[in-house]
Amino acid sequence: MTETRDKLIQGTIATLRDKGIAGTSARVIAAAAGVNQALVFYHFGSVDELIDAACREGAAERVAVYREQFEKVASLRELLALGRSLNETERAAGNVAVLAQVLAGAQQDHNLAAAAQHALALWIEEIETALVRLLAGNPVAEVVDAAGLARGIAASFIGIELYEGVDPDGADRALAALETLGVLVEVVEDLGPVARRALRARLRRTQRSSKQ
Amino acid sequence: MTETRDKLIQGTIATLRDKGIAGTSARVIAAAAGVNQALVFYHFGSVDELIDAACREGAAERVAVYREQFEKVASLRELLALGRSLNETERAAGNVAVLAQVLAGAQQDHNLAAAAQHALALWIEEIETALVRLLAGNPVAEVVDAAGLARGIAASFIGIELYEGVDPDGADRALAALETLGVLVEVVEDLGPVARRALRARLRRTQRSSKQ
DNA sequence: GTCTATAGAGGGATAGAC
DNA sequence: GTCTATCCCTCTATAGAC
Repeated sequence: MTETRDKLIQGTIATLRDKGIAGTSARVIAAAAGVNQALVFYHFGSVDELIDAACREGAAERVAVYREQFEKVASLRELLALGRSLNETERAAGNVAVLAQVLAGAQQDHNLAAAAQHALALWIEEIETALVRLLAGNPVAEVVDAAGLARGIAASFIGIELYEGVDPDGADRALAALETLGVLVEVVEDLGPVARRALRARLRRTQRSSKQ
Repeated sequence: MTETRDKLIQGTIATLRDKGIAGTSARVIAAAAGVNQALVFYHFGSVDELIDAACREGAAERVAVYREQFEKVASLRELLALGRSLNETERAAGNVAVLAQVLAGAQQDHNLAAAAQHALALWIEEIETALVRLLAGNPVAEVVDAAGLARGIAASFIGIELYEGVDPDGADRALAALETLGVLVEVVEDLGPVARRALRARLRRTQRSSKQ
């Protein structure tokens, strides 16, 4: 039955969020889902495969909710604002925590690694598409790798989510500071050709010194 | 005996690195350390307390190695370069992975949370001290919270470390892109008063739009 | 300080009744 | 598809010999 399958997926998300990857087991998931423990293996074969499915389906569902908003974003400032409100909502729902826990478990498990990469790729694609669109014409676009930046932003959100668990106030300040840094990209745009020249000169120096 | 204690600490670091927080148990740690399993409880009381000790001592030891280099750094560019080489070395030694795994476990465990916060605080303090020194006189310093930025940098390194486990190539590109972004701070410095004015104008706009 | 042995809980997974 | 019952494993932690 598809209803049981769905209960197990939701139970897995709740368990990963509340008990972490170390506390996620077939028995605990089944209890959270309100179904019999043996059904985990009947429907998914193993706990790992259930986590895999929950991770993929959970991310796909949430990304779909935000796709429209990503498409509407008209400036880097708006993208940062969307990132912040998205992070707050998803954090409250526990979806960032799930990603972080699966990512932690993925370091030692190939199946979880594939699931985590797939789920993150959905978010990264949205960020990257928006970045490419918004950085068009900005001097920064000529020197920065949009795909790398999108991955860096996604990974940083995960890191800050984990840090929030041990220092909520510090995590808020971290988000605010990185947001301020993002505004620098717009400042460079405001300054046009002047900034473009300075940026190129700086980057030449940086690349030279890091190549040796 | 202090030798057994030390073996257990090293065994814990190796286990967290190789098997993750979900695969770290008294038995596995003892096997890695080459000592009897019961000694975990004799010396540390519980597995959690051993992880706590390993996390704190491991971080203190590694931060001490880098303190001198942090103090020598003379520009933001050099700080970024140090961050990159530090991340490569520590990643290879597994120390970033240990922090990431403890941080993942810390979301559900108050003792681990305290240990993770303490260990991270050591790194954050070094970064923050260097940032305050290097940003002196930079227009960015007037608008950015150095403490928040230091926390954001540390958390981002953790996030990218976890991402590296599922997409090594993407993680490299992420680091490179964030490094390029850091260079923007120097560009703003190069541009002096012009950039200062543009930055202030931008930030006023950003703060207005995010307050509502 | 170090060992063996073990209690008692919880884990993954399966067999077989319904 | 769902259930109970169960196997066998690993886990934390302790008792007690050495």
